[in-house]
Amino acid sequence: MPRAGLSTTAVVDAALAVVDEHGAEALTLAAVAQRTGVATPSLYKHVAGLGELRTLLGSRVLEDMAEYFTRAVLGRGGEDAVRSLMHAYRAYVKEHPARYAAAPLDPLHDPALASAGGKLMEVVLGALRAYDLSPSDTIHAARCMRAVAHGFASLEAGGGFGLPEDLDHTYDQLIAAVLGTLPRH
Amino acid sequence: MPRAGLSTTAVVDAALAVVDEHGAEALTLAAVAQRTGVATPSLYKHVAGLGELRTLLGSRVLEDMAEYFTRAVLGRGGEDAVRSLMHAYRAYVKEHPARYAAAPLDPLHDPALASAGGKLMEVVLGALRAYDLSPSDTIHAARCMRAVAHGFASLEAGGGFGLPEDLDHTYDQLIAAVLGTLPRH
DNA sequence: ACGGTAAAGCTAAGTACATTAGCTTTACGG
DNA sequence: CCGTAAAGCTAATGTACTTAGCTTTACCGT
Repeated sequence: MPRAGLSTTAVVDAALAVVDEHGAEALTLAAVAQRTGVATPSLYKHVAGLGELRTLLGSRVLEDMAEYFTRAVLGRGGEDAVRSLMHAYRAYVKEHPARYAAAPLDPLHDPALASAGGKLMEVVLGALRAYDLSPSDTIHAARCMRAVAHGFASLEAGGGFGLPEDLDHTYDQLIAAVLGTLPRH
Repeated sequence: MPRAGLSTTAVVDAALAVVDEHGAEALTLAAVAQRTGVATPSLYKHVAGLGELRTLLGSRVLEDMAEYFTRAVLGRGGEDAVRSLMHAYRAYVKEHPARYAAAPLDPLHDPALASAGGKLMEVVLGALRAYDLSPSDTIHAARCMRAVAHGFASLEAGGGFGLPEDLDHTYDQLIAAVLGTLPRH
């Protein structure tokens, strides 16, 4: 019996693929084992259990989001950066809805997720840098952006907008509302 | 062996209690059966399975929300109604976080949930009535309110705001942003 | 080249849950 | 007071997570 050559990273890779293809609820050790060509208990050599796998996957997704958002904001500042970040957030969720659903909402509370969560927060704070807000005002502004982006994107991904009105228009209106709370620029 | 006198309603009642006490993930037929003093398979006499129980519970929560929001908006109009509704949304989620997590995001897509979902939407539309918006603008405004309220409240309930800045202040800022997109009043 | 060893894999077994099948008993209506 | 439909039960099956303990591979040092 030849060896599969698995690793923790490879297991998380497989988990990500399972989630992308079949949804966040479909993440089971059995599915990951099948995809990696290994018996279920063998996964325990690389991962402590389903709980840890979820955490690792969450961390992976947060890193992926941070990278994606960084690309969107790079070379932009002020209103341009805020707009671009808001659009990137929505686009990410639309491209990878299941993956997003696997991302934790409270990364800062778990040491295993704090690093990835911190990167994400830095991107948001960076997008607000040009406004020269006080530290506290920056936090409030970042929260507003996240609440709006998360709220809209998760509703959109969850099929929460049943009516046929144009969703781009609604989101533009929301972005304008957020920009309205920021100083002129 | 005396009879338990169960009914579909009583089963949903028990499910709601289980969720309130132990979280949305803890909703299992086994837990509901124990709480109602019945063997697990007996629940199938009142409910088609775990899936249907989830739907019924979701419907129940939506009705509860609609009633709660109606109380908050009653006798108010315009900005006052919008503010009150936004605060009620947040308060509901804070009071019953697990229950809210059990509510579906897309009630209009499921015939079994459309009635409860419709009531909820009517409350929101009613809060906007005084603005005399076009039907389409009303939809966009209602979506903005929901996205903001849902985004903020689910992040708050999920522990998503790690920093110590005042959350009431952030939410006031968000409400002001939403009100800013509506005509003067 | 080769032997020892740690890691990577396996099977077997235990727990929990959802679900189906089929039986028993209750409670109620005629 | 009996017949029957509904409400409950036990038993059994399938899936998933997890632990225990065994086997084998692959590599490292000599």
